[in-house]
Amino acid sequence: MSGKGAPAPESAVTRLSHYLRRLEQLRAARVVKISSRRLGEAVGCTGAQVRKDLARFGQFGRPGIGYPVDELAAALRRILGTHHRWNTALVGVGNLGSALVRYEGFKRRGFVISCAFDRDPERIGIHVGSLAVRDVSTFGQVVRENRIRLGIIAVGAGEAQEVADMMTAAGIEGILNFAPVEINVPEGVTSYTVDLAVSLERITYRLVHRDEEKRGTPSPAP
Amino acid sequence: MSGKGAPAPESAVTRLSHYLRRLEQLRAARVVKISSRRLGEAVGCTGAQVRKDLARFGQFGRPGIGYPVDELAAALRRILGTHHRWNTALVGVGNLGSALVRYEGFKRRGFVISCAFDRDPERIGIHVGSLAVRDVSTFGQVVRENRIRLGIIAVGAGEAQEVADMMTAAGIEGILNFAPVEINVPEGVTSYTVDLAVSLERITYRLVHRDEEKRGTPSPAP
DNA sequence: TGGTGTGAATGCCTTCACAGCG
DNA sequence: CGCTGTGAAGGCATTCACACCA
Repeated sequence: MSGKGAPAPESAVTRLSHYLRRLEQLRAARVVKISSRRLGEAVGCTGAQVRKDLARFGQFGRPGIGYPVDELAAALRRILGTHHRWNTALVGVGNLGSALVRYEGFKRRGFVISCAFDRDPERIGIHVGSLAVRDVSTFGQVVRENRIRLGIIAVGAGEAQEVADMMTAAGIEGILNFAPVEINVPEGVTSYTVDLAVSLERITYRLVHRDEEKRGTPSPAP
Repeated sequence: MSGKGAPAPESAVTRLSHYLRRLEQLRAARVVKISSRRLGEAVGCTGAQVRKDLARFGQFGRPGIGYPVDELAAALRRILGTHHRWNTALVGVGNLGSALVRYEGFKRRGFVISCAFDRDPERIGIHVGSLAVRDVSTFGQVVRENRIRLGIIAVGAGEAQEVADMMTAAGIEGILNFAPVEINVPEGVTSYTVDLAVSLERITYRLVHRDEEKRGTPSPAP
């Protein structure tokens, strides 16, 4: 894999995912090679950026030719760790949780939610897709038996830290958190929080400040 | 609002959201003031970062005292544009779409999904929560009548661009896209893509590379 | 000519450090 | 003494520009 000492910045890792997504589209369209510039255009960055990002991990391109779509996709899957399947445990089978269980986009990228948990007795035992909801008290046992390394938190803000603690105690190494609070995890565990409302606020911020620029005044409530 | 010419970087805007979220928790706990250092700790950055971010928009703190929780929260809501309610139109009432319609986290932050659309005749007319799903062909009309400025895309990758085009044609100014493709929008429209699989890949990247550091070798498939 | 890989340069964000106020 | 606001310094990511290859 020929990595270069320096760790990749978070933004670069995100771009690698985008490159891979684009490469998979190209592969489906039977495209066999692509230049850094066109790959960059498709994901919204420059060609130089693409080359720098990839060069960090090895030599994948050929001067005068470009990058081989298939090989580069395979390399990116190895780099991102998605060249094999990841079994994942989800806690919190409410609206969002059950939608995530049924979400097809995870499977296509190699992520399989292989067990789902809740603490509400009314939910335990019901099926979401083909998956039976289990009692959260069995979490540690199930995770260890199946050697699951990834967890998804889809409970409310109030219970998120508690669930995170339970996950790390059970040996989970990576946590994707959909609760709108920052969670604390021990050294060695990776967590990432997706706050859907924050995503919308990033947009409204731009709208409001675009308006201000145009009109030279803060926007009143409509 | 006393902005300073320079536009806030995306990362700073995201932190503003996090500050606000934390301030609302503090307010619920009847805390009336907070120092930049402790606010930073709660969201994972330094005190200096907090002060720099806030100073960009005005003077909110008092030397020797800290920041007034209530006032700062109100100021951040104005800055982010969430001091008033935002009506939002969602397209694609599948798993994810219907979960988003029912998601409580949006309402709490002032985002109300006030109409939902689909093109599948089997879905049109059904209720999701208290909202009736409408025919997507009525999108433009509904959006204009209700002066809706925000749109959420919850369709598949293949239809996302088409939906985005329809939204901008209808006058939508900001788009939150859950389809795993980058969408192109005209100048003046703000879009932001949330790809759930990418979030997981950020985590697996760290896991794989943490393993490599420890063992000095790439990880084989298990 | 078209394209990669890469040192150098640029620009931006973050951190530092401190004056000044409560 | 504690804490903010801020210029200056530092570090890091992106862009530039070019040697080199097909």
